[in-house]
Amino acid sequence: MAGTEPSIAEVAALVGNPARTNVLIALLDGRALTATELAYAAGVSPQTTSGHLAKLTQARLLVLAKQGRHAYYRLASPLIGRMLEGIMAVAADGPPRYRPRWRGDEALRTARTCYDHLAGRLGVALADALTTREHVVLSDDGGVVTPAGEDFLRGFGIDVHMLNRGRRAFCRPCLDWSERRPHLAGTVGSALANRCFALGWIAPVRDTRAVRVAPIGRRGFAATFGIELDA
Amino acid sequence: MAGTEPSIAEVAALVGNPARTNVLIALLDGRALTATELAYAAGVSPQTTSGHLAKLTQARLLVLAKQGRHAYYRLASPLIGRMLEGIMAVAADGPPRYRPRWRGDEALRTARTCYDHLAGRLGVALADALTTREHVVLSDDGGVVTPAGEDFLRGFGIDVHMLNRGRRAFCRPCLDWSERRPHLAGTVGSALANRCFALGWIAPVRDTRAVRVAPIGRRGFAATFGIELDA
DNA sequence: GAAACGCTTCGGCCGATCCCGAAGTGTCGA
DNA sequence: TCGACACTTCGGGATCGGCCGAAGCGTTTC
Repeated sequence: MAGTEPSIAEVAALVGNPARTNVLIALLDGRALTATELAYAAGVSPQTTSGHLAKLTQARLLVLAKQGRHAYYRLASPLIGRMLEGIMAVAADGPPRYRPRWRGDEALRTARTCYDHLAGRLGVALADALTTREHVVLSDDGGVVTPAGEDFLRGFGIDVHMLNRGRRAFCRPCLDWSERRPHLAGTVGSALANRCFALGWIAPVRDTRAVRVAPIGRRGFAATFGIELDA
Repeated sequence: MAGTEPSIAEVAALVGNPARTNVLIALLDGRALTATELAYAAGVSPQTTSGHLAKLTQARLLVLAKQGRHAYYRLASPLIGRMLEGIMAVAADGPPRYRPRWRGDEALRTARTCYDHLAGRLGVALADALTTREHVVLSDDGGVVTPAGEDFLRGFGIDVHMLNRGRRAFCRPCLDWSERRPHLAGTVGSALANRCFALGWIAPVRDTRAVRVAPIGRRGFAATFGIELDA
């Protein structure tokens, strides 16, 4: 009744729902996840999750970033994480420290698919390699493949002239939520990912968006793109 | 669904009720309060508060210490306080730091009534003064007034022989929840408090259990008991 | 012993909210 | 333009939890 006090209960009540708790825990490492991914993490239907996400966003616990038809949610501030850790410490009572990351989180950060192209450290490294060699030039919301880039990609097994030039973006940057830097999307990004899969350099990991880099892939990325992935 | 996770939501849900939040905030400074006091702080009826306190105790957020017909509740561990501060930081969002203590809390710590005797720093100091001079001797659950003590108290205006020697405890220690040390209770403690009120040394503060020490009282406590209260 | 007091338990009312099925909006790709 | 997809909004059903009046239990005081 003294101004700030009611909101304390409101915030706690927001956390005090299993589905919302699962959502917050899933976001605890700072990554941004889509509504559908969070619905799976929450263990309830997408509609129900949508309502929860709306409440959490309105209460400034989460922030929403729309990207195409996806809605990426992430924790609004490190304070949220601290609060959750405080609650977990009381709940666990014994182990004050909770798992700071997901199972498989490191794998996701290393390399994963983002829709149909590559993301994570690998995706960002690929974009970096291509841009520093001026094979592609990326702007804020688009990009082009340079003539040298066309040659390079042809040598890699991708004919950019064969790529569908329809309504879908040809080459554009896509903000990587774990690396906070752009990786390569569009048909070029998609073709690049497909080629890497075809070459056996990478393989999908069951039930996740993570991809595993095979030994041959490790050597290939190093030789072709100058990318060194740590073990 | 993974063992410890549900309890996180449970703990948060426990905090996520205005009445319970008020209870926890009232206990935030580590003091122990009675069920009735907490009912007032919570803003709901004593029955409802009793239910809340039972839940909080069962969840190990509070611990209960029964003393006579009173039930003293306090936070089970410093972790609870940390958790609350974390939630408050998120709720306030702007000012990350919350008032760490109650309004009037310092006054309560300085001097207050405990049922009908004195508690707080003043109450503990009085008990200390009387015991170090061996005017009273306190054991774990009882106490006696020495002959020297009878003389001293008579000089102060209290005739211990006139005190009701009925079923009520004559002289006993009472654990002080803010100082964590015993102060003087029983008919002797009550008579001592009444005499201080009668002398005008202390005066009740409206709507609280706090008592204000008058300037004359400050001098009196110093001269009679050797107690120096800081301003 | 009786009355007062503090606290708790019981019973029932009520509102909140959690959830999903169905439908609507906007984007993407062919 | 059309279908697929991601997400949200709408509607209603069922459950849960908060709240208080009344009553019960134990302690304290007279």
